[in-house]
Amino acid sequence: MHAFDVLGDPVRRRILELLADGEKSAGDVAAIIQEEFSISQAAVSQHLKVLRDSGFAAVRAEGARRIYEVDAAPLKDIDLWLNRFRAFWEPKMDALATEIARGKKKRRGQSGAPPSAPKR
Amino acid sequence: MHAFDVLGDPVRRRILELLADGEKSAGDVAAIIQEEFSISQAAVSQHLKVLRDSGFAAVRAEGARRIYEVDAAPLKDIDLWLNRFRAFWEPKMDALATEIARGKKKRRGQSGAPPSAPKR
DNA sequence: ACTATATTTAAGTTGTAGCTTATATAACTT
DNA sequence: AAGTTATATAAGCTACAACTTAAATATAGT
Repeated sequence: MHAFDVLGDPVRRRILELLADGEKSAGDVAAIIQEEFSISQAAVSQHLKVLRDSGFAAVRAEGARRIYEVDAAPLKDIDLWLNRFRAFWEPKMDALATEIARGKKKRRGQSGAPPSAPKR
Repeated sequence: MHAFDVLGDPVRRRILELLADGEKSAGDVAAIIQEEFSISQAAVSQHLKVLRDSGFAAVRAEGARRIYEVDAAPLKDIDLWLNRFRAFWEPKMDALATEIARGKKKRRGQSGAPPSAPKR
């Protein structure tokens, strides 16, 4: 299932929002989602499975509980895909600001100067 | 149809990518998409309708042709939604860099100094 | 060991997104 | 005005995502 399909579902988006505020057990998530969307606990579990399988969420066992947390990798991919459209709504950002913004720098050099000396 | 649902379809994502390189007529889009996905002209037209209705694309008539172009508003919304997750993969960006990055500044002042004088 | 709690998985149903073919609409060409 | 080109819409089909209820699995408490 493609990342965008995963986010196409409002329940899954909401679950991710909940997890963004901190890891939660499947039961805690289910309680909130059932309250908000009036769906069964099994349905929530199925959504959690989709999030697991698509890489949006990671789980660990803690006794009988399953603790879920956000895994941002696919979200980052989406952000990357959006890059080609950024110019449409962030028209005048210069290259350096973009670099800082996108956090692409490896920061190998010691100053802000480019790796090879500029040609004057 | 929610923005993420719209982007859930690979054909529609591809159409947006094509339009990102510059406006195109429905026919030009259809030609490329039919080639790449082996679907009918009608199917492409239906996808274009979805993109129109959901605000991802704008159209204008030019004789018998319909010229499509990207409308970034919903893409921007998605970018905004992603904000709450950015910390997960852009951990160490400071506040100023974030501001610059996100292009939120109105730039009313004349210098880089904050609107009210700092308290020493 | 037994019962309760936490969670997932299985099986079945249903609404709808995305397709197809056929047709409608509108603008150009001759 | 008749034919061609460009595009959209209508109607119908089909696969599948999202749900349900029921059952399975696993840990914890008594």
